[in-house]
Amino acid sequence: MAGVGRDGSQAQFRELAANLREAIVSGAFAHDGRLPSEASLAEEHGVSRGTVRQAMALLRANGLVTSRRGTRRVVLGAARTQSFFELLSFTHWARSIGDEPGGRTVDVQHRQALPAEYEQLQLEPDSSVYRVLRVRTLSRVPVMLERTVYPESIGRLIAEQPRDAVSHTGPLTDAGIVFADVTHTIDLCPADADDALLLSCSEAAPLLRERRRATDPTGRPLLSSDDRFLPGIVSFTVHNSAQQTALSRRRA
Amino acid sequence: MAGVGRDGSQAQFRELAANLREAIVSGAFAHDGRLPSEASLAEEHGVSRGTVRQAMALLRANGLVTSRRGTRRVVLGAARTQSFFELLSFTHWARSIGDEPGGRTVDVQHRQALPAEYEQLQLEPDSSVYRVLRVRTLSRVPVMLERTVYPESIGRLIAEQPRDAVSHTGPLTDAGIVFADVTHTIDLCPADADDALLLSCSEAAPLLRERRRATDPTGRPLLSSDDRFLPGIVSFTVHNSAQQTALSRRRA
DNA sequence: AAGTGGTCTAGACCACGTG
DNA sequence: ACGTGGTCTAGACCACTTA
Repeated sequence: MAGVGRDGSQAQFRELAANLREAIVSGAFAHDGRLPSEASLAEEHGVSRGTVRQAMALLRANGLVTSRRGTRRVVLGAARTQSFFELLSFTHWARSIGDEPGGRTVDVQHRQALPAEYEQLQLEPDSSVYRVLRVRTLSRVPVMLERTVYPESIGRLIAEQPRDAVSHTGPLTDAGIVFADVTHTIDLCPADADDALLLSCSEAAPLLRERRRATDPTGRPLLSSDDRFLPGIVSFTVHNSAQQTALSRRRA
Repeated sequence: MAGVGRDGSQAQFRELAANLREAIVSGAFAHDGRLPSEASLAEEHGVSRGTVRQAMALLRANGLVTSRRGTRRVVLGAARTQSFFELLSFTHWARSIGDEPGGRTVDVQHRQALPAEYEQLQLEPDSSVYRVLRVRTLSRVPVMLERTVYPESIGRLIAEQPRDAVSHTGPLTDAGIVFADVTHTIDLCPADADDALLLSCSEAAPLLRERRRATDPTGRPLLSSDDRFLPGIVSFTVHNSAQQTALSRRRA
């Protein structure tokens, strides 16, 4: 994990950010909605101003505070941003909202990659990939269909998992696979015949689609996935400040 | 705009980031996909390492590069991240993709705020708000329905606009209104009777919904909007690294 | 005029990856 | 052993807000 030492200690600025987040959520600055100055926070926590600013950058990116020259930072709200893993993994997400995640593997294929697949995974055209189709449940109710494509080396580990394994990211991280970056693309798509059958909806019913592409710290693609949610199960929230943009809107 | 001096000059790290982005997109590092070291970039551009790192943080947040201790940064791809305004404003977005935006105001109301409205806009319970309903077009074809609620002071400016005004954000920024932060929430919703009529779709047809809430640099809410797109018009893309998360997934 | 955040510098030490 | 990025420090100057 980033910023974590061998002993498991967090970087100072992460710890400071976590403390401030907790203080904000608990309403510690509710009287005027303003944070203490950087200088006073630095002194109070025994760190330099640079460290305070790193912590603030995290809070800003997460939409908790805004800032401008000349005045103290202002609390925007107690936006509940999730960890990297709660976004990457259905299992982590379900647990974070206090629900019970489930998974059932419907199909595993080990085939030569299609053009779209070897391009997404940056493989040679004749590479083979694993395709895994899973039904994901919340409280035993099917809510999402997950079609994931893995490169050979990763897929081999997945194929070993039992069909009722809840998490697939878990075994991967246990095997030393490190997820570093993910790109999520969100749109709407109609259910195809398989979707309809496995999610118990009618064909052409609208689904919320989240396509994910994950890479490891070296930039190597680890997986490419097409996840389709029944309506009313999830929504996605993004914070976006004039300082920094990470979301983009594309013509579909 | 953030980081822009009175003379219009950019901060050094923004200019550096822009240069590097251009170099990446044009394939300058395609031979091995690795960036020069921070130290060499600092020397080459005549800045300190700290400034180089600020530029890198931007590229990282935009999903262009990944990084880890011990090795040089790796190019992930030429992700096309959009400016703050291309995300905030339908008009800016349409122009950025080379399409022709249009707008037609269908209804303007000046009423006492409903509970959900004064809460979103952080107003007193007896405040009045403006509600504006607009049909947005791409190449004269209706693609989106925009329901925006403005606090009194902002709504007054909007109500003065002609019904066929293309942009509403433009007049606001011209009037000195500064947008600093926006929260976008994306999900799926069925068309209601009004949606169906104005977008020429059937009632209960699936729409991609983007709810926006914008604030100025002081944290004051400027608008709250519910935008509904016909399927196939837009998709949303978010980059998410282990270092930093700005997207969250919620139970709908 | 005083206080605040935004930018930039120069230097230090550390953890990690590679040879 | 060496180079790399990650973290932290101490200080400086500036732009902006507020009084």
